[in-house]
Amino acid sequence: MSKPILLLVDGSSFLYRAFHAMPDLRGPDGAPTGAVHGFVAMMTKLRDDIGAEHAACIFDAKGPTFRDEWFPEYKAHRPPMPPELRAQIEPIHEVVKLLGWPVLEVPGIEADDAIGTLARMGEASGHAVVIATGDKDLAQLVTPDVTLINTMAKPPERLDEAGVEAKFGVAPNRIIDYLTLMGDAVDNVPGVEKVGPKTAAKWVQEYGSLDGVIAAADAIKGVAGENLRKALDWLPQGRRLVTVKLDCDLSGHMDGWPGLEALKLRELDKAGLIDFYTRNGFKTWLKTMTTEAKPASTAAMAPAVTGDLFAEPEPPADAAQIERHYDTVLSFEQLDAWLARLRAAPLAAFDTETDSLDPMRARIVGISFADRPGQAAYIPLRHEGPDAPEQLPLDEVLARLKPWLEDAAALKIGQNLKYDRHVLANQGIALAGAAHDTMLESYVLEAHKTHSLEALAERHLGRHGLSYEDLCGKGAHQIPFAQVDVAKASTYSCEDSEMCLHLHEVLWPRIEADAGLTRVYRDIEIPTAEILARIERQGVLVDAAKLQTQSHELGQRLLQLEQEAYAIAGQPFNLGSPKQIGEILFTKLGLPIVKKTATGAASTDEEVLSELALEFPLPAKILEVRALSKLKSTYTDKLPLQINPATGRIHTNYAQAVAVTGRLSSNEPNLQNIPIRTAEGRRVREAFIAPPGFRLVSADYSQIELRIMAHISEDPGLLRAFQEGQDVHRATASEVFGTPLDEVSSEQRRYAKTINFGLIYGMGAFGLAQSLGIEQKAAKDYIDRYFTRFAGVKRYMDETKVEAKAKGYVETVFGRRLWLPEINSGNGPRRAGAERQAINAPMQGTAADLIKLAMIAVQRELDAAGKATKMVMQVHDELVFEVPEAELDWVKTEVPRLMAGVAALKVPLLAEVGVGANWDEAH
DNA sequence: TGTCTGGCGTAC
DNA sequence: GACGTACGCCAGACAT
Repeated sequence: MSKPILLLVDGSSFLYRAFHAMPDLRGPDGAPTGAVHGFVAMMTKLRDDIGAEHAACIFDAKGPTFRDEWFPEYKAHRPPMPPELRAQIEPIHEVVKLLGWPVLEVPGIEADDAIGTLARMGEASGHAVVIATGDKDLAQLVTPDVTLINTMAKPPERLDEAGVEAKFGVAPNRIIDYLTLMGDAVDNVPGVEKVGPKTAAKWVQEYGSLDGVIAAADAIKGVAGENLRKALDWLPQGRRLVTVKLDCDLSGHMDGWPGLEALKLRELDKAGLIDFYTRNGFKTWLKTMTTEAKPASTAAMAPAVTGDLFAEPEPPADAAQIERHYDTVLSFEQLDAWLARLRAAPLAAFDTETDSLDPMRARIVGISFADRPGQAAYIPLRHEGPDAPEQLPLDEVLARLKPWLEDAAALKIGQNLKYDRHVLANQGIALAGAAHDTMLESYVLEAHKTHSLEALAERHLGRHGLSYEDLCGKGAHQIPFAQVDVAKASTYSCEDSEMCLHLHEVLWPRIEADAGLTRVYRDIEIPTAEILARIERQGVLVDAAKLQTQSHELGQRLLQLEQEAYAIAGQPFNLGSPKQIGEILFTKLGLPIVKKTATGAASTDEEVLSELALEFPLPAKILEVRALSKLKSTYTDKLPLQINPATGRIHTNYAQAVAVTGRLSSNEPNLQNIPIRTAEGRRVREAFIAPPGFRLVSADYSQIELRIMAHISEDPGLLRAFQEGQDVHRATASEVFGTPLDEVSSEQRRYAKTINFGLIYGMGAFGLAQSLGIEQKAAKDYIDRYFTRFAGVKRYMDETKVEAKAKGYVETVFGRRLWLPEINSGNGPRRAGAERQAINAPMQGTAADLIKLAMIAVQRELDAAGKATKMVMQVHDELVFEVPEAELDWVKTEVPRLMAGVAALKVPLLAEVGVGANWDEAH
């Protein structure tokens, strides 16, 4: 004998879901109807599927509830309901009633609490209660007689007690505990920081209940444990907030309360529905009604969409009060007036807006200019959409701007002008007169901080401009800049241009005040930016077919290796998952744990697996798979996809203001970590080629950082080794091991080489022992002997640390500053880290300065001599060129000469050059 | 579904 | 805790 069913629909939870799930449908009068359609479909289906006698659709009412009294922050961060949804609430209530459903909306009572109350009443009166909701919170209401269904889930799911346990990992009567630990970001109810569904369920299972977890708080390890202890005072209040109330007073809102008579599911109001469907343009639903439709009424039912979506935001309150005037240029008169202002300005800022982050493909959407802080103009060029104004013709505008943009005497500034240089080059404009760049100014002043315009404006001007995200959104919701409202785009772009000038007024004097910084900025960074743009634009030719062949081969071998690994393990597992590897190796096979990761998990890194491989077969397989799948996924699979179809080349992006030491970095793709160490990996380099009639030439500095160490430390032994052109590792070994130069063994040389590299990085005895696979005591012995023999190096390291602590920064030979905020930290390990940075940064940074100077010198010479040779890559101490065969001799002699000549250090600089059909051969 | 973090590995 | 500077892949967890 089955029980009568009480069906409770959580209308509020379905409002947003229906709104987002449905397309933006519109009624005859343009009013939004998507969510209404969603509701009609859902309520009809529920009615058909469930066969309920009693039912209700429950909505949240406006106004505060008891939870707001307990916790004023409750739901505080909820964004206001979108106007398109707000407009549909009224029609939804109306149509739900027409569909025969009792609708309940009680001021001061949340839908959840009304549902909880009704569910208990239903149970008490012998009903089977079905709650239709998309909200996991209501899982706490599930009992043998109360189930949940979520019709919006795909597939629709039905949760009884077992289902709740299966889905959440805890029984319904522990859902409250589980929710309390997690918190609810949407309702702004805090939980335990960093604890999500997994951890919450795990804890509740382990300790039985929230109270159990609280009691065990001191014993829980890790960051999660710490966060739990921080949250202890809060949790009881959190529990109250997430607990659904079961005894609300609904009298006055339900006839016959506390009985359920008022919730009898009624017949459809056919006449009412026909009228409703007609008015709102629900043609398909209209057909489902058996009677004929009456003539449509034209009355607009839903309130019109309000205009706030398109309203101009309040201008931000700027700490720095400057007068702002922004123009949007839509006529040639305006354009010419602005051009005159730009011509008259001693320094003008500009900023391009585009439709892509990829500089090679970006098409210009608009451009702004500023001739003084606060004063700017935006020229929309490619804005789209019904509301976009008539814009000046792009070609004509750019033709008028071109003479100014290409005028080297017309000085310009921007934020990361390398990007704008590309955008203009895409339009056939060769930017000249790029005198300043705020990103580089900031980088030279404070390399360790962030250099976005937004951050700079905030930090130095106290100004908070519109952000790109404000305009375009982010992630999946992002819209192209071309679709941004022109007025907003204008404000944003003008702001960027004039804030850039404004920033320059603050930053430039700080650079100018220091001769070293001025030199680094003016003589290194600014010229480097232009050269980088040229390298990026040139691109490097890559043989996609060759990489694809390699990918295929790697794939075949990986398949084989995977099977072998599964066979040894006795089961398949994910070889890409360190976690699963750990489970197999250490739990299933019982291999010893060699070391742990930062988070306490058993490490499976190369070092660990190599050690285990001495005794067991599986680790060796895993290592092989790791090596090959790295090559495949990162290089042979990916690089072909990065080839620009228009040029057939790869155009990386060199980041000039990322590495704190002054190095460049390369991304999308990173061409600075192409394998070279192993024969397998080196094959990737064979795919970097030169076109017919050209060769690749690689020129790299020999031992540049050790030479710099010799220069800075003035250690006599090291100086002499380089001055006499000795093999520096051999010379080091000779000193450390007390062996004559020509009797140094290859193993001694290898040790010395490791010591030399270690020194550059500030390595200690522990690290050296690890690297060489020797006892820490022996390693310490070597280091001591090194410092005895090369006392100047020891002195340099000690003095550098002292200087860093006193000044807070260290410097390169050319005066680049590297700030070390943690050099005097009370935190031991952090301070030690900063000390190693202090030792390494002058060497790494000076090397970076030198190669940038080399790039400038070489490019200048190539241009002056009218050569067709192109610089195509920079890899920290190496420059790669694409060279016509006719210029090979010139390049082979001139490039190393120029590289060696950029600075006169106390040791000679040496650059070695190689030539080949591909990058591998060129080494 | 998207975003972030940890683990790992490549380069100099 | 122990070797500096980067970028990027994948898996897994968290957030939406």
